[in-house]
Amino acid sequence: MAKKALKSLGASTEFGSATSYDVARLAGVSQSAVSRCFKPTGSISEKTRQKVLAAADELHYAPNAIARSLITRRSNIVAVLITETSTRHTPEILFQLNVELLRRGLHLLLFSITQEMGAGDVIAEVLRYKVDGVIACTTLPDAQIQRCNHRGIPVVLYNRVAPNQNACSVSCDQVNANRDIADRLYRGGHRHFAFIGGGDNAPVSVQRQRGFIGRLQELGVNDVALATGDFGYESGQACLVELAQRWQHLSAVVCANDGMALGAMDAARFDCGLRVPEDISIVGFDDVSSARRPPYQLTTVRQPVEELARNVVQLLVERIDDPQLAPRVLLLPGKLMVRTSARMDKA
Amino acid sequence: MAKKALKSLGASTEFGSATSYDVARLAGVSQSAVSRCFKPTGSISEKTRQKVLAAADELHYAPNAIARSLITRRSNIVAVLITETSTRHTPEILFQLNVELLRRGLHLLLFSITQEMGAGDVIAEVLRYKVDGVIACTTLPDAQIQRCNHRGIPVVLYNRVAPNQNACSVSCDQVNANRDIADRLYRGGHRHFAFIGGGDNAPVSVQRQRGFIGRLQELGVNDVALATGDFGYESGQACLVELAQRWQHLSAVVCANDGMALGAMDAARFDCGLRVPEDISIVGFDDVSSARRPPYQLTTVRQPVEELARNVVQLLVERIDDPQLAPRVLLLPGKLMVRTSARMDKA
DNA sequence: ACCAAATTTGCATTCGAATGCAATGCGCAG
DNA sequence: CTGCGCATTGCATTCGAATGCAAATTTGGT
Repeated sequence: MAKKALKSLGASTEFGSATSYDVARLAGVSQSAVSRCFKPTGSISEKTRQKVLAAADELHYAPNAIARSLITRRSNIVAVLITETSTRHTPEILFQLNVELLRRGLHLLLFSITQEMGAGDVIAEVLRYKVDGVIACTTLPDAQIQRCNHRGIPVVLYNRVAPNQNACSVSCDQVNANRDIADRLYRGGHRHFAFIGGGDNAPVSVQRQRGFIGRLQELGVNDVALATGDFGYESGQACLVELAQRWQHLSAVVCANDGMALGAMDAARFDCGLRVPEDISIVGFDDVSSARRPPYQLTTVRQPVEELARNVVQLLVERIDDPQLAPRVLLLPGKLMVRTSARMDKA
Repeated sequence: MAKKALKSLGASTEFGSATSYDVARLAGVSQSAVSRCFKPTGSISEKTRQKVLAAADELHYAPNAIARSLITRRSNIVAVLITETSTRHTPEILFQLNVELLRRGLHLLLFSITQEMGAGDVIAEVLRYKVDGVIACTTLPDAQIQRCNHRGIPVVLYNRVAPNQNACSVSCDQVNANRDIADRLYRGGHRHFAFIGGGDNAPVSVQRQRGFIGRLQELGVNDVALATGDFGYESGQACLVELAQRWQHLSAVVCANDGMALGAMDAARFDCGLRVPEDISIVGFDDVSSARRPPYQLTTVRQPVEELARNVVQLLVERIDDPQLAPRVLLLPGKLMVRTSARMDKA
């Protein structure tokens, strides 16, 4: 005890901030009183609260979040997992998630999954930081989801669905969005279709493809040309050139994302001498900013990013508060932005 | 002490992970031994290390980073401050920073400065989390920088320079990049210039403008038309229309960023019926992905994002290791991407 | 004014890991 | 076989705040 008094001598003038003990000494109360002052439900008289707050103010004191979390077992930190590509699709998702988290007093610890640091390594780090929850903006192997669940850490997936439904997920309803596109293109008179995917194990691509092709089959269109890119502009260009060479009657091309759609559009115009949409219709997904520019006017699907972020955080918080809650899967409708890159039924 | 033994009964089967005590008991050693096992310089015999690692493995133990940071006074967490716009310019900077940080065993805690949460509130939160350092991808008031310094927390600014040089900074050399552009446009025969800025208190805009206009003045060109947007595409459009109406001979327009340059380009072509670059030359800054697309082929300056991120982290780490180090200001050259949107001297 | 009930307060312990210091063990030379 | 010295090990304390419990204080009723 003597030590406590000693070590806090002049603490406020040194580097490193004041502790609750310093404030307590200055205010002439116990450390517990200080602690209770900064807890909403703490039981303190108005008089002491004033004394403590004054002292805290003088010493520029604010409770050490790290120390607090040690005993409360709540770090108020949420891990967000991204990959390089997951940022490209919707760069604003990170910002939106962070705003929603901060609103609820939560903080965002960012983890990037890369070549040199795989999902397993990242989850190991995540666990070391005792985060309250995990938001994955990328594919997360089931084993890693389980690893979190086993530690009682809820996981919410963004635009991904967990194989065995042992994690919440919030996604844009890509299947139905692309079913709708199939419908409209068909009603617009198209009969020869192609889909440019972004890699066979990319869930977003798979879903978008399933919606589009599934609906076409229901409409009696069975052979749809396929090409596979990597979500990048250049791959979109290459795929379109290839498709155009192999399929003469091609009239509508749906791409797994805008990046490839823009590439396809430029390739159609500049490399194949095709007019868009007179000779060929092109549709994308995401509604990136250049999609709406005059040179492109790309018909595409806008994801409700703000709403998605809000729901991701909402679901996560619910499960942090009650870990027993059954995982929920949320699907939010995308908004079709009808522009001029495709001949289709506008209704 | 009796309690310790009691509380760890069967800990590994419950929620919440095993502690160093659990591992110690299983391995038949003291908690200190476990701790030393996970510290590179810890002094342990090979035999004990094996026992401990085996036990740790069985219990899926990894040291609690939060608890550790309490005593080591190193959280290995770095705060990164962004605003909505700072993500728009170069969305990949966050990813790059995170990769560089993770490489050095540091973690990225993200903070967004918004309307409802100003710089002061954000820094207060940052301080509560006892971060080891701060990276600001946004303007940070001097008072807030001081607040960090006072606590011994180094600050590195990205593409911003601190007023009184009490923080490190790493920036793309925007002044010289735009001086070069002025030079080349002048040598390319242009004599009537305009600059579209992104707001008078946006440092990036100010710097880019200073470089461009400063060099023109040295070349004897004194009246440069000015317009001010907000970095957004639409504002670029509007500014160009306005400039084109007021200045007949206008032949070269330099924009504070690509977003506005693309807007200006589309406005020139689609709204004013001007050919680019025959009638008017347009130059941007940032080299966003659409800048290099066929419809635009925008001449612009690419920031060396990876290198910037690497240096930001490098400088930060240096100052974390030695807080006494004098702040350094680093300027990295941008790379002029000469495309076809501007008639200029290519040399 | 006095006592019981309700509110405030302080004490001591806790979270999980790191570390200075003292104690133990080990190897090796004589 | 003894003793010296170095490498390991364990003990006890520390980081900063939260909290159960008991003590002290205030409040209210009579």
